[in-house]
Amino acid sequence: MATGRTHRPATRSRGIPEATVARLPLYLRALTALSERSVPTVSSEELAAAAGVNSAKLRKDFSYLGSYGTRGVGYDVEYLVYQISRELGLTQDWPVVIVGIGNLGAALANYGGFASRGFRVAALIDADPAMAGKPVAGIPVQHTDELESIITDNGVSIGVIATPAGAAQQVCDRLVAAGVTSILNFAPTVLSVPEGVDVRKVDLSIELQILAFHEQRKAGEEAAAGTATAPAATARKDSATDQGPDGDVPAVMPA
Amino acid sequence: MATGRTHRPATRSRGIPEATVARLPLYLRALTALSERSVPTVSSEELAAAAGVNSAKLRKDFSYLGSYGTRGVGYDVEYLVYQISRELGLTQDWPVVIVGIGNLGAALANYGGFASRGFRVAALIDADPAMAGKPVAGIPVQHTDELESIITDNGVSIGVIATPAGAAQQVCDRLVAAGVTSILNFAPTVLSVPEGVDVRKVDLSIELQILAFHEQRKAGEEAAAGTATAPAATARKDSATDQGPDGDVPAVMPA
DNA sequence: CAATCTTTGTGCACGCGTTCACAAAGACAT
DNA sequence: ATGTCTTTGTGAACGCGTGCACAAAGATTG
Repeated sequence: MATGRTHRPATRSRGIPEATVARLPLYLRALTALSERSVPTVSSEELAAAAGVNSAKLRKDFSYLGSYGTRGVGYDVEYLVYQISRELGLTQDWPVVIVGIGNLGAALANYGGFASRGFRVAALIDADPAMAGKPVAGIPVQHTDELESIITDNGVSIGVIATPAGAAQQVCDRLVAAGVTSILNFAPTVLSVPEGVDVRKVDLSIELQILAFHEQRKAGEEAAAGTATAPAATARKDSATDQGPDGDVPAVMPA
Repeated sequence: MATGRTHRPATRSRGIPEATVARLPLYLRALTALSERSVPTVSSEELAAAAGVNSAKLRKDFSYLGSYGTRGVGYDVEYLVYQISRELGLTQDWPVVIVGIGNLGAALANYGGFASRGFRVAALIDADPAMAGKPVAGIPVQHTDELESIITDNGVSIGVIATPAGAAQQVCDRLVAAGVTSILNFAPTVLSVPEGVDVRKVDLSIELQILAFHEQRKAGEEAAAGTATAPAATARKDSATDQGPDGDVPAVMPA
């Protein structure tokens, strides 16, 4: 994936492994879809397939949260939605600021996924004075000068950086100094932050490079093997059970 | 991080661990910066600091590529840039198509990081007939009907999906059927693909939820500990050596 | 109430990734 | 040429995450 997960040395927060935390949003999404279809209960097998993971892994993940299932039946969808939401802290309101309203920043401001789960775009901030006052996604852009007061006045603890690489560290420092303790970084730079501040990064270029590596390897194997093994590649992988997150993970990883 | 890395069961491709592959782009970026400043050589310690990783990890990563360093001196910057680029397959041209030219798709099309490293936006594709012909980032948008011929004619093997979640699987199937074997997915859905196709996903919402989890935990600890431990949080973590990728994958992780 | 069947929760083993710590290698000075 | 100093490359130990396989728990049926 394109996102990288980045945080400290994986201090197992309250007994819940980092890898499990990274999968909870995946389960939550699948459960929400079931909930909208008014499905009352779901087995670990079904839910695992919907989330694209192994069923044993899913059960172990849920075991860290508690015993929320019923043997012989499965999990109560609504109850599980609530428990995971609570565990992830989505039952409360999280005001978020986006800094750097270029193409990407504007896209993020318009992204519906933000508002859907307790996240509220409290403000859009840009260094360009010409942008000030112009509404993006219905929210007027404010100048960087206001950054500190915006953070303080709205009690913002999560900041999104979508500036050019050169400005990212400076913006990061100001966000942290103003009280932000979690940062989602889209700028292609390594951010240096004080102890206690979480940084996760999303780097599109890195994701593409990783794909290119595998693509190159595939091309090399193909050439080496000739046409002999080509037909074997037609076998369909219908089981989506071996797809990773990394959150993969992914395109997002710990900074 | 916001990206997740998702691919098959980590079949150690040609002896290079998946975790190492995910870090190579990070090293490459740091090395490129050094190269532009005409720095001739760099030690594992310095480069590790620039890339935000542990120096032992960096040396082990490089050892998988070969012995490119000189003991007592360090690594030759230019040589290492070339070796990593070659390993990642960036010495060749990778035509890429972006499907779904909404806010995010347009932002991706304008993203400079794509063109910088061997990636070339071969086409922009959207299902909206009204978009057809309109230029985005200097490239005219083409209708979905043309998808198959575009893939074939340009020899595209990497596709980027930036459509709404509902259309993602269908688009994915068509891309794969047309010959695409690597997909970067920005739609919040689990994609099902045949064996041999790599999928990496970038999910902004998931990254935010992971941050919220840690944020909530921090708030809980703070409340529990009272003001006693508050001053300790002012200790600066200048060493960026313990920042993870994966990252965190990254926000990007294996699908 | 007993038997059967389904599905959870988890003990255990395995493998990957990280980190330490040091020997080997080479540069450099004398 | 010898010795010293720096830095790489890696062997080995450790810890986390994954997946298997099964016992325990509860539903359901007769």
